[in-house]
Amino acid sequence: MRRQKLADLRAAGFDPFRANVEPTHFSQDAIAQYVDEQDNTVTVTVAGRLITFRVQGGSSFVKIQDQQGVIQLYFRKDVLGEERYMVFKKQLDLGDLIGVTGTLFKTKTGEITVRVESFTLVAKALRPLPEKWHGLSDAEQVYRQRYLDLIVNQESRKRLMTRSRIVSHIRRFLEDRQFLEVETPVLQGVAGGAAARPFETHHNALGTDFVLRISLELYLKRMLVGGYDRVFEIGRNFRNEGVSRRHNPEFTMLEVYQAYSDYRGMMTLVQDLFRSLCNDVLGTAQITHAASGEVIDFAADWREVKYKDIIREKTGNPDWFNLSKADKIAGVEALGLKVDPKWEDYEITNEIFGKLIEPKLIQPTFVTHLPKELCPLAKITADDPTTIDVFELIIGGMEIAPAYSEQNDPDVQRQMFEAQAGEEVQKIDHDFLLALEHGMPPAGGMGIGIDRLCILLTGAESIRDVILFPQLRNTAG
RNA sequence: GGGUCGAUAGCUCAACGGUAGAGCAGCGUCCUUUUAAGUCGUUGGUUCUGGGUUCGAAUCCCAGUCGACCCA
Repeated sequence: MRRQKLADLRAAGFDPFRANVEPTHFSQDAIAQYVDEQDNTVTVTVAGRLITFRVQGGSSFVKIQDQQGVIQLYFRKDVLGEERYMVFKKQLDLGDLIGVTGTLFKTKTGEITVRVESFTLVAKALRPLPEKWHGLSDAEQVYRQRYLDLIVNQESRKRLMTRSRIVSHIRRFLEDRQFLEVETPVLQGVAGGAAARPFETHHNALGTDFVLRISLELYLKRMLVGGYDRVFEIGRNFRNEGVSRRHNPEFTMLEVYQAYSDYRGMMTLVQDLFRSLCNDVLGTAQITHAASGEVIDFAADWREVKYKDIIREKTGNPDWFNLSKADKIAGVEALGLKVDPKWEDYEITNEIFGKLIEPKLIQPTFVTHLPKELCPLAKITADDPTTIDVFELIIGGMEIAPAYSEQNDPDVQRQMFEAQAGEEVQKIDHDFLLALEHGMPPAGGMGIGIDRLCILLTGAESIRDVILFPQLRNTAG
């Protein structure tokens, strides 16, 4: 039927796919032009997708949707003339893209509406829209055909637009503080800066294998060596691991490095960032955590606690870190967890943190001074050689932002890498160590998982709800 | 990788092992201020795929595909 209408239009000498309009306003901007009590004095041209169609004899109300939202249009036979009115009634379908010019007026129910004087079809929808009332709820179709989800599901539209605003706001926030945005390689010889399995690929002309980056860290630190004292990058990382509500194989990280600062400086920075996001993007500092229903209050003071203290608190044992491995295993099992006896001491303890503590930290919490084994890139704490000068910011039971006082001693860095790599010395980034030998300023660094940040700030339940096109299995054909 | 659940009209969903249905969308009719507009009529199906059981399968069994959730 829709193809027939298209054929009829073409037979009448009009091809919608060759037509265009010049909108003067987006929908909401147009509505704002209306002058109270002065119907039909302001002329606007708006364009968008037809999403409701209510014909009643010689007059009709329809609604179109654009980037800003929805605006109502009023078509009348006596305004348009018999012939054009019939084209409107018979040739247009829900889903078509049209442009109209007309004057603004207020209906008797108070809705500001365009009284259409002329209209143009600029693209014919050959397939019908999903149902208007229930929307599109099939998860697979929502992800694979996100454009349909965006057309019919207002929450998805709003949520994903909020993501754009969050990212844009972060850029402005950092630029205001003299941070420089840089772009570093996605294709790398060694996947450094984190512990994760990379995707592998091959460059034909160079005849060499590459991995896709799993972290931005080591290249941004090279920028510190190069004299860029405040840098950041917002970029895609790739990890060849599980897919879940919290994990997508490609995800967006922000990493920030500030010379002559440290992890405490990052603490201030991240709190300021959240405060300004709440203020300027969300308009509120209280957000309901989807999974627990608890209200997260970003305006309240953020808790700060040392890793060892929170473990001692959970285990009820002030002497936990002096226990033998066997006693630690017994202690962990007493808490209802299973551990592999082959694990290192710190892994056994960290199981308590990961399973019993982190998921319960809903309000913003800085956990500081983590065991040094958990990260080889940070400075050792001056008065405790078993921990590092770092924090892990936990909100909503998720790791949102780790930050370090960055290790800038090339010899200590080399030892840490070697200890971590074990047999796999080929995985050490020697070029990075060479850079450190030229002198990297002391610095604070921080990473924020943008996807998780968006989950948190939009109250979403899954990472797939804040990524436009989340990864799914390929379908045959 | 393991477990649980799911896939039926364009969309949202029904249907005891016994004629595949509704609402919206579509098509036709009436209607010049509607708000999920209303009215009367009407079209529409590889029931995810492939096997099996049965007189008879959307329904039961097996295998596969895709997805969701939980676990690793």
